[in-house]
Amino acid sequence: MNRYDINSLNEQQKEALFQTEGVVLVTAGAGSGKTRLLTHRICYLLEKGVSPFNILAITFTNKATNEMKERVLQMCGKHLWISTFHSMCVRILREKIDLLDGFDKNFTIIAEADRDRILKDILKKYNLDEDERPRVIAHLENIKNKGLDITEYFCELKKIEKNKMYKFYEDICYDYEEYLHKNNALDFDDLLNRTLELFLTNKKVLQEYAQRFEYILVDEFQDTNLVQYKLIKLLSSVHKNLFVVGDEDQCIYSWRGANFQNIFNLQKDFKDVKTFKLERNYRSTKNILTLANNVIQNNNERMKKSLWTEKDAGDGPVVYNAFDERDEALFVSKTIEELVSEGYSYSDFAVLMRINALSRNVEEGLLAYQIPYKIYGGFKFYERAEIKNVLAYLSIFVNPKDEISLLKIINFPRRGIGEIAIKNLQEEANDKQVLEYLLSDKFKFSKYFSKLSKFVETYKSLSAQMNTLSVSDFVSKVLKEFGILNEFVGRDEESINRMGNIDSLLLSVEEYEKDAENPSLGEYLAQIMLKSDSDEIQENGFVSVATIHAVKGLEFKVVFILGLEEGIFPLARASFSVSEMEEERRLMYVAITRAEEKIFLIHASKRYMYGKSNFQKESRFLGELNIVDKKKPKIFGINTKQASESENFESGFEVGDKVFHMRFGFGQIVNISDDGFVADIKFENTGTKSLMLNLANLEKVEEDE
DNA sequence: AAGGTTAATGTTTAG
DNA sequence: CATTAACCTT
Repeated sequence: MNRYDINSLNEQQKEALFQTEGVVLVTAGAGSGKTRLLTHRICYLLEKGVSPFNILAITFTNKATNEMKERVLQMCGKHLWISTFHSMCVRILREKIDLLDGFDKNFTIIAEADRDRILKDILKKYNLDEDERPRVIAHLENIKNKGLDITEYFCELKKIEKNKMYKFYEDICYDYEEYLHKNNALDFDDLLNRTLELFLTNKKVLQEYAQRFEYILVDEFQDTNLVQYKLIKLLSSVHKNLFVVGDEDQCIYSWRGANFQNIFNLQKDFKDVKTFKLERNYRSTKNILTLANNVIQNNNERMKKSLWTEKDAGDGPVVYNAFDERDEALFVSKTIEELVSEGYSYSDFAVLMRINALSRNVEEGLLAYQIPYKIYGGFKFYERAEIKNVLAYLSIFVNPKDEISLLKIINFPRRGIGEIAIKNLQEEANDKQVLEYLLSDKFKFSKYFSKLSKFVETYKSLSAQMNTLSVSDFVSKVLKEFGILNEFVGRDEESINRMGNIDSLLLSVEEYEKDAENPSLGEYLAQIMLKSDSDEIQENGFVSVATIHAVKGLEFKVVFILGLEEGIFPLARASFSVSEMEEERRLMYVAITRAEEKIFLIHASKRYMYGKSNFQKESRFLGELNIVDKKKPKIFGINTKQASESENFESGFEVGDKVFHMRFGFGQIVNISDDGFVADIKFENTGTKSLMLNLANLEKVEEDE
């Protein structure tokens, strides 16, 4: 499957592959084998004698990076520079950021939560209301996504509209930048922007990289923002061998600055761009592709293209009108169970939704049916409280200027340093960073000395050992000597959970150490900040429950799309904007094209959300799919004919009956609902479950004593 | 400074 | 409903 074999490519793919020189744009529909093309092209270049050192491949997610690395290694046994934009920039900055005034290579990468906290403090300084923050963030993101100058940006805005807040926003943006600078810290956007700045201000550095990368390949080009586009342009300025693959129909990150117009800009900025179109789909059945084509043709902002396949028609889509969210979950669970009994594996399933909030209901259903699942999207590893604290401890060793981290842990474990103490310490430190002050002789005369002397001593002693110990040994020592571990010890479930998180942190350090060429704590911290829980999506033996954003680039045999209701998918706010509605539609297109064999489209008539039960209108997208041959679901949730007629059900079971269930094993009925449908059954090994007697496959067990 | 109680508030989210 | 920030009490 992953062997290098150019003949396994189709004609269009081959043409694109052989066009190694110059700027090449491949518009590749979903499932048209673009990863295959990319990996083959890399191997082809290597075979032609290009050194792996001179190739750069950029992907959108860590998962795609890992996969491509693995495939290239498998196919041609070579390691090369394959990474996401962000990790590429980290790598460049860790080598060269010294050239930017005030920064050094031990910079801290700060998360969004940190940014929010910093902005909160700044807003307070200006006596501005908390709810100004989203507006400031919007401006800040706008500036950073486009790589603009703060002053110029607001200048332009003021020309269009008079708003006296702009002056404040401008000052706040500058304060924020200054704060990060003082802390030797970069946020995610800065990683890209500072690299761009580096290239623009240091021609020699740019030259070094542009000279090196003879061939550059970029995947998911439609989701690049302007800064990323500029970076690519600069990096390919010497050799001008740029190969980009994209599909404007799959641009689903424009709310974050992604601009699929970059596809068209490319044709303007480089003359003589060779373009190729891949429309043959290798992933899905005809029926599924028809749905995808039908829905996306409602968008105007796109180039016309239409996917086709030589695969069979396959199963038609199943539309299920669930009674409510519980019914939806039940339908999903039962369908999965049925299909598993037919031979599907759990990892063949994706349960997709527009918003994370829907995952909880499905979770309950899957849990009840004992279907192994993993939820992706939402939470990041470093966002867990314990992890955050430990990482903050580590960070102040790597980057002593990192006051954001210091303040996070200065009172953890408790040292009697509260808000006021912190303020005083900052004052005492004068214009120094607090940690620098704590380490100075002057601090001995502070009234906080007694409270913090042990902390300072431990810091000094560990700091001296940092370079002699391995990264993992150092981390263990930090955990122990600052008394962090003691904080997490306990017998309750929460403590056990926390310890588990700490364990997985240690494990990730060890894993990093094993793979890294030159392991260092600084590099470890940088890469952990770029990790997300979606990196390991589609794990063997588990159903993937995820947002559509999280499954970009993946494929599943069976796909469920939940919550196909107006207000959820498409989101309510999209109704006011044509471009946002088109993005929702692209999202729908992405969701459908994940499916290889079967697709289930579900909308509930009633949905409980945010503490309220609402009647839901079915999504406009369902209509746009133009389903001719409506297939009735074979399986129902609770919304069966019997159930909706609300007659009583005669199951033949009674309270006290011993029963056997295929999955849950032996159990005893402890209660049956008045209408006879639902039985609470206490299973020997798996606890009490509520099952529908008309549907659950229960056997009566006779007692033989 | 810590812990408990009340009130507010619900776009998506990679790196 | 469930989470989280803000507030209040000790």
